[in-house]
Amino acid sequence: MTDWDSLRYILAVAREGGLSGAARVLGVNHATVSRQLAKAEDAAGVRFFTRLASGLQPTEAGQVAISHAEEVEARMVALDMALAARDETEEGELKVTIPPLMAEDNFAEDIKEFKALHPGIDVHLLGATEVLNLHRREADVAIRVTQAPEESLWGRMVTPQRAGWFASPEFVERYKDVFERRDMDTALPYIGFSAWFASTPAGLFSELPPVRVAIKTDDMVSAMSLARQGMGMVRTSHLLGSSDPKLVRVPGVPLSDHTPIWVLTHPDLRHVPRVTEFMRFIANRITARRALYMGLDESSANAATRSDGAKLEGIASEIAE
Amino acid sequence: MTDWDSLRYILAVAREGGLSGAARVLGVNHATVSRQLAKAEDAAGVRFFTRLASGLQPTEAGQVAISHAEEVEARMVALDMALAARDETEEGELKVTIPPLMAEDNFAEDIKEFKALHPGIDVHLLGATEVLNLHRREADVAIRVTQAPEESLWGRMVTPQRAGWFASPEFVERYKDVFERRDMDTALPYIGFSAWFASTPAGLFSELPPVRVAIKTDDMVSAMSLARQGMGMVRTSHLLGSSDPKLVRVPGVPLSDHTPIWVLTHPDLRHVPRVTEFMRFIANRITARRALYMGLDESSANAATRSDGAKLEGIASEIAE
DNA sequence: TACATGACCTACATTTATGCACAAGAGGCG
DNA sequence: CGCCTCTTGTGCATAAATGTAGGTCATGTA
Repeated sequence: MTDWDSLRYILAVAREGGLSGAARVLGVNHATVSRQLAKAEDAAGVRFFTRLASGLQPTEAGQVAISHAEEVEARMVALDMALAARDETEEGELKVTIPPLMAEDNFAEDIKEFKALHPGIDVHLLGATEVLNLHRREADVAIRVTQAPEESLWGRMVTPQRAGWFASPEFVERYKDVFERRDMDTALPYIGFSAWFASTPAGLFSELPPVRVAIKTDDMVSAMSLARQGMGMVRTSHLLGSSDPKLVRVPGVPLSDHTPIWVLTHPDLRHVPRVTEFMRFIANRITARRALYMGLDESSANAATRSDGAKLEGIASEIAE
Repeated sequence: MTDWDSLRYILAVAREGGLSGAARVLGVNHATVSRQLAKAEDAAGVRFFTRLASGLQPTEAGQVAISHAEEVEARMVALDMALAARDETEEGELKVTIPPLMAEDNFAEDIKEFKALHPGIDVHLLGATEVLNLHRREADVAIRVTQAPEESLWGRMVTPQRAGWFASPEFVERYKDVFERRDMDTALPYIGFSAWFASTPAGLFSELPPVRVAIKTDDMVSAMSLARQGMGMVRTSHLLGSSDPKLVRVPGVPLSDHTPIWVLTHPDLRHVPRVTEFMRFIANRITARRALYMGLDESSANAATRSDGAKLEGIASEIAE
C-alpha cells in the first residue's frame, strides 16, 4: 500500500456496492474509481472485488482491506475532530443540524440574530431528515427532539415539550357535541401515524371521546395538511399545532408530555468558541420560548401563546442591541 | 482530510525533519512534498509545521496529526501483512535479509539451488547492515545471528556456532614458541573490536597466552583483512575463519561458543507457501553445514572442514536433481 | 423478441500534479 | 570574510490522473 488514498476508494466501492455509487459519494467520475481500484489491486497483487453484473462484491482479500480501511477512516475522522477541537478561531463554518419541523419562523429569527451578533461565524443549517452523525462530524451542533440522546454526546435538554390534539375550527365546530360529551356515539376521526400501529404510545387517546382512524400517514407535514383540510384531528407538539393559523386545540383534552428538545455537540468540540457560543445562544432562545413548547392549561392556551410571542420579540430585540 | 495520502507526507516530513529528507524517503521531489503539505494545511486550516532554518518543526496541531498518522500507518502495515499472509501463490517476490558476513559462497550456492528448484520465486537478498524490521515487512524472512530473537517473530535456531582465533600462517609460525608455551614473555598481538573495550565478553582470552592489542576496529571485514596481513590474530566465527584461505586456526586454543543462527519470519507469514518453502530449504542447508559453523576438535579441524564441504556438495546436487 | 436501463470499460482531450532547473537564504568551516 | 553545502521556494516543461463521450454487456420488462 504505497498510496493510502486508494483505501478510501475501496471503502466507498464496498459501501456503495459499485463503481457508480462510489463515484457519486466521492464526487469523482466512475472511471476514476475504476482506475484507482485497478491500481490498488495491481499493487497488492490481489483482486479486492469480483465484478458481477449486479455490482462489485468484495473478495476475502477485499474484506480484509475493507476492515482495515474502516479503521483508517475512523482514525481520519478522529483526526478531523481533534483538529476541529483545537480550533480557537472565532470565525469559520458551523454546521447545525435541526429536525425540519423545528426549523420554523422562530428558529429562523434566532439564526438571523446570531448572525447579526457573530458575522464571522458562517452558520450552515442542515435540515436533513436523516439523523446526522456528530461523531463523523457531519454536523458540529445538533438540535434533537429525543427522550435521551446518545450518551457519547455532550449538551443539555433545553426544554421539555407537550403535545396536544389539533384540528381545523370547522372540525371542532362540527364535532362540538362529541367534545362536550353530549354525543357519545360518534367516533372522532383522527390522522394516524403509521408508527402507532406497530406499537401504540401509552395514553395516546386517554381523556378523549371514542376515536376512529380517518387516514394514516408517516409524515408530519402531510398530517398537518390533512388536519387543515378538516379530515381529522392530529396529534402534534404544542409548538407546531399552536403556530398553525388554520388549526386550533380541540376542547376538553389536556396537553400531555412529549419529547424534549436537546442541544448537543461532540464532546471534543465543547470548548470550541464557535460551538459554545452558538449552543449558549440557541439554548437561551429556546428556553425563553418555553411557553410555546409547553403550552398553558386548557382554555387560556391561545391567549398565553400570543403573549409569549410578544415576550420573545422583546428578548430578541434586547439581544440584538 | 479528504486526501488520506497527505498524512503519509506529513509523517515523512515529521520523521525526517524536513522536506528534502521526506522527499528522499518517499521517493519524490521535494517540491512535491512541499506542495502536498501546503495543500493539507490549507484544507485543515492549520499549520502543521513551523518553517525554521533548521528544518520543519511540528506545531501542536502537527503533533496531533502525526500521532494519528502513525496509527494509520500501523493499520496500513497491518493490512499489507494481512494481504501477504493470504498470499497462496507459489510465485512472487521473497525478501530475505541476511547479515552481510553470512552471505558468502555457501549461502550464494544455496540461493542458486533454491532458485533452480523454485524458478517462480523471486528471491531478493537484502544484505543490509541495519536490522530490518519484519513487522514492517521490510523483509519476509530474516537470517539472524543472535542469542535470542524477538519473541514476536516465528522461526527456529538452525545451528549453534563456535568461534575461534585465526591468523595468517606466517603469524602462527612467527609466534610458534608463544603458542607452544615455550616463550612466556612475548604478548600475542590481536585485532580488537571496539565493542570489547566497552564491555569485554567473558572468557574471551581464556586458554590463550598473554595478549596485547595490535589494532582496534569495529568492522569484521577490515579485521579479517588486517589478520590476513599478519597484524594480529582475529577472533571470528569458525565459518568465517576456516573458509578464509589465507587464515588458519591458531594452535592450542580451543573453539568456544558463539552466537547461534536463526531463521525467522513474521508470524502472519508462516503459512505462506513461498516463506515456508524457503525457510525449510535454507534451514536444512544450514543444518547440513553444521560442522562448518561448529568446527571440530583442535588438530583435525582443517581436515574436517574439507570433508564437510564435500558432504555439502553431495547434498546440494542431490536436491538439485 | 425487442427495448430500455444500469453498470462497466475504453479512447481521447483536458486538467492536475510532478519533476527539473534555478534562485534565495541559512549555517558550517577554513 | 568568502566559500561551500544544505534546504526551501518558485516558474516551466513534462508526465500522470481525471473527465467526457461513446461502446459493450448483462438484466429486467413490455
